Amino acid sequence: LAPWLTGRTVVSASLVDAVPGPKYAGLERAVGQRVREVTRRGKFLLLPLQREGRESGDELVIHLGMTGVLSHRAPGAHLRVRLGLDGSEPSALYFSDVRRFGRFMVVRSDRYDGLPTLRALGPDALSPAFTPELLRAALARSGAPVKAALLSQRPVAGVGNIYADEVLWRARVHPLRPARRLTRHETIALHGAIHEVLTAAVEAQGTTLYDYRTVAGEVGAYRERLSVYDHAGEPCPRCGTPIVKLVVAQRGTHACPSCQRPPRRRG
DNA sequence: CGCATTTCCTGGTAGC
DNA sequence: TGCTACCAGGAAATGC
Repeated sequence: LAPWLTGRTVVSASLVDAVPGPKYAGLERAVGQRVREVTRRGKFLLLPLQREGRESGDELVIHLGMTGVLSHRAPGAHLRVRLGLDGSEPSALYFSDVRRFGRFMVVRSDRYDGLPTLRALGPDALSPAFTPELLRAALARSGAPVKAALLSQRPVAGVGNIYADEVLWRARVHPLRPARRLTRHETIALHGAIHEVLTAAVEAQGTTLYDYRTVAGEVGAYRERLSVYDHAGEPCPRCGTPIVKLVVAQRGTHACPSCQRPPRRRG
């Protein structure tokens, strides 16, 4: 997105087949503003806006949710937002979103109203600020299962359900282990696994299970590299024990019961 | 405040 | 074939 959108001015913003509301708050404020840069914190895309050459304090915040797709070409269905842009083709950004979990809103960058997770977001998983020491300190504060802690985006930003399972498997940590009980060694392994898995996934252009497409319309290839997610019943790539599926933090969760020692017997 | 639970939403599919 | 019930999950809202 960055090379295409940076410096462009929004000339129109319209909701299509979407009910105005908090998920599309302030959208009309984008009109007449210029995209200063395209940046990202965790799963939130952040596009600070300028009006007449100076920062306006407004930021376009986009979250794809489960099924959001950004494209420079009009989607066949489920279009929610169309942003018209000045300059050469392609001159529109389309946001489609089958299940409507995504967000496409303009907010004050110093307040992030209606976005409590963004306000309290941990360091981005791929930024230098994300260190083993910081992860250890953040996990020490949480009594929740380590997978729930990861999904909260507080210890680190950018790990969702699929990558949480992959990362915990790689670090040999069971998803139900209380976050604060991880050893120093496990925390270091977890930090390394987060960095490695996300780096490889970005390189593969993401994981497409069903809907995800890149801006250019390509599927992500990381699905073929998943070790445990969506592999229930199949042998663990490390030890051959069948992968089990359980529920943690109300989410489908996959783990090797042998490599990832459970904290204690549970339901 | 922290953690758990519920809610939003639609397409795909299992089961009858 | 056609119907219902259920499942997938990011993060906000609500409950305790």
